[in-house]
Amino acid sequence: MRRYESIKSRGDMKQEQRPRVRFAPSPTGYLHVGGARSALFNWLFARHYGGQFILRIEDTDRTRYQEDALDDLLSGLRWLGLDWDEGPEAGGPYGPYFQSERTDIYRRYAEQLIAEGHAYKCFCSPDRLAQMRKERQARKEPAGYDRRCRGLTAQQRRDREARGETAVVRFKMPLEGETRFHDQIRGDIVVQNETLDDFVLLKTDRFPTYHLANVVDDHLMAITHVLRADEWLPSVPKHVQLYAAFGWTPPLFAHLPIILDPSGKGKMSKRKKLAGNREAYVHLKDFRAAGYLPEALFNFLALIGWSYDDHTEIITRQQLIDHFDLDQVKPSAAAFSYEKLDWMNGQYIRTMPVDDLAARLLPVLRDAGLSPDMDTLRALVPLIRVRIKRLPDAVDLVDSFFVPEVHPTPHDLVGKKQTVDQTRQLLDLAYQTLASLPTFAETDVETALRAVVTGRQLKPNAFFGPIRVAVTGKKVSPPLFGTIHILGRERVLQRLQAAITLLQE
RNA sequence: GGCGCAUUCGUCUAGGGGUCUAGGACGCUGGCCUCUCAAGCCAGUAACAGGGGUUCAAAUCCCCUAUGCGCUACCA
Repeated sequence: MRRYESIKSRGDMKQEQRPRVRFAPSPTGYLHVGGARSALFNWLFARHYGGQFILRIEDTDRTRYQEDALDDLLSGLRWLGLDWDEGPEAGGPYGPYFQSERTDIYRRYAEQLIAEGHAYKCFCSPDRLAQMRKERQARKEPAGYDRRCRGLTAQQRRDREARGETAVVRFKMPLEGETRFHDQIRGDIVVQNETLDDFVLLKTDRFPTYHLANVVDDHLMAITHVLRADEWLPSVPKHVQLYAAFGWTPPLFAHLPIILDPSGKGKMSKRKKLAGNREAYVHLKDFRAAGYLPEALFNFLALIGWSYDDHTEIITRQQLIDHFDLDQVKPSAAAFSYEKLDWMNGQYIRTMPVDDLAARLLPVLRDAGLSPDMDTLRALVPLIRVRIKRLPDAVDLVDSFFVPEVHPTPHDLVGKKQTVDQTRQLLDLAYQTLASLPTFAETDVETALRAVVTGRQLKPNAFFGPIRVAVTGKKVSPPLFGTIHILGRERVLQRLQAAITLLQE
């Protein structure tokens, strides 16, 4: 795999120039996990080199603007722990950080380009453009604007303006030659200018397009590195030409591999279903709601498209900051593996401090309609932590601790090779044994019940199975002795008795 | 169609010309452990897209082909 000169090797940036990078989402929808990954890489890069991570809101599309998108974005970044040094709610010396508040700036620069002969007004209607596109397609010509308005005389232009025709401002792309640039991840890229078209800079609503706004802002905000998803790569030549027209030095570019759907075919989409009819999460908030831990998702996302070495999977945030750099970013797109995320989430759940896990479980259990008390929950955590991959998995494991009674079925109660009578006798035995115990400490419970098993030469599960069902109402539960201890004498005996009664009927 | 990017186990990846009979992880399969389910441990499965070069030597460098993905808006 290629390895371009790492930024570090070009001199100690920590001394010379702190990078300024930005995440520049558009509030047209909820924060996508791919967007979150872009933000994450930018953040890691900034933190690694001690630079600034800037959040800029590219709200120049008024038709697709979504009211609650900004909140979702901000809370999503915060949930992941990606704090921004400049941007909404943080302020900063290069504001405003909402492009909708910077429209005069873009207009001014567009005027400048027109004045200097780098841009022109175009009066072509959307209808005509659509028509033109269709014809070009039919003739198998390259797509793109046919430049009809590029040759308008000053007089023609004045006439049409006088008639009140609306116009966009288009960039006057060089017709010949080539545009070359260096991508930090992909190396040198060259494209022929004849394949580039006269893209729109300013729309008829006087708002800038992405191309204009992003170039102007990156320059004005002193952005040093543009780290963004792969899908932007084809527009870099346009931006490079724009920088040239302005006489500005472009930032360094690094295009990150995009995240593909688990099948590896296409971007991640909400519409696709996973194996087992599981829902395919694509928005950050969906992962959050599904019970993934931010630190696990953070770890997982960092490792898609980037790796530290040949064996590290679980890696802390600080280690990531210490080691992250562009030279280990892979150029190829990567499929998103929900299975591996589940595994990783489980790893974090298992190693998290008990109190932390209990605290995170509390709201999840409440959402499920349970009213757990913290003491019981804390006692339960060690029993259930290795059994859950996502927070809501805990609900089924602990609900029997927080309800007054359980309702086992005779079918579950009676083991495969047992009769109803036998089962009832075993439960009775369990009742007698436990009722006579002086304490209900876990070890005492275990010692006593195991003694029964050995004494009667039973198979452990033949005895413990029915007890489990009687006491929790389920065939699958946390470890029995701990369960009995936490449930307490009163409830355990009650439930055993209830099961015995049930089997008598 | 045009333009661009990419291509190592099913998936995420290690790999910077010889140490590669290609390493790790997820998944899957089997075993151990075991009060259920898990977890853990052990073992197994499985890849350099194809073809040409360059070189004493290529997964690593170059070219072609194929395939995939992305872009092709007055969206970002």
